[in-house]
Amino acid sequence: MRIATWNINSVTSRLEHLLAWLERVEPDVVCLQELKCATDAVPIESIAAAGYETAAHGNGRWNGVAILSRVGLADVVRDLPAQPEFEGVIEPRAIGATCGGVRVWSLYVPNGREPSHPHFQYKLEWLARLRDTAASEVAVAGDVPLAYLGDYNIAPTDADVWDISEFSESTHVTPEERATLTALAQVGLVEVVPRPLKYDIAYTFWDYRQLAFPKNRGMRIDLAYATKPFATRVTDAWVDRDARKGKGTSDHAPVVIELGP
DNA sequence: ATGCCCTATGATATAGGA
Repeated sequence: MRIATWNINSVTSRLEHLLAWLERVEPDVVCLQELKCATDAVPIESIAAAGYETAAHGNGRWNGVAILSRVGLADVVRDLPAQPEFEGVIEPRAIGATCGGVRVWSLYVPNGREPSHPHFQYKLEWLARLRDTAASEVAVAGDVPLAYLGDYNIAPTDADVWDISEFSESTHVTPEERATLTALAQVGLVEVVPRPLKYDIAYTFWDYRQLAFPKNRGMRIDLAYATKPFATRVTDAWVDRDARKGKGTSDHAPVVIELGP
């Protein structure tokens, strides 16, 4: 089974890219983030014509997550239990479903903006509630493979950004953020790390500005944390860097994980 | 070649992204 996660940066604006990518890569399950449209506006008919069911959770201009599957889509849950609000709103940043016997979550972790911004505390709180969710789900998952995939907006190590010296005042690399990943691992999850490219880290994001992609000024911030029953089935994991090339692409590339039987 | 920001919105600017 082939499972992917991709911050698509507007599912409506990216529809043709998405459909072509589904045909080329043939994933069984796709976790999408940053739909940037309301649930009703997600182009589920076009996605269905490509062979995929869709469970979406969006609310318009920002955020929005979905799970696409061609191997069944059951027990859909929207939002984390006790998911924190930002400015009075529980934002659409999490959706879970069971697809082909595997439980997956598609997550869009808050950005944080600046370390001193209230959004940063929101990010840490959100990740703490993710940890709580994972702790209770791992405890009852048994042999069912379970994974939390998505845009974590955290680079796990200094090597996961193109130049750590550029991040001295930035989010995504702070000890507080990285501690939330450690906490997530401590409930019984391991990170499924995509294999490196021949010449570099498998980054998953490159800014649109300042030739970041051609210069490979990237960040590895789209991550997958998995239980042992999931991780032991992983036969390969890679970043589909080709999806970032050319005009009109998302600024993120998909992470693709191959599960054996 | 991988190429000089992008998206959605009460839009002719603005917020957010990371």
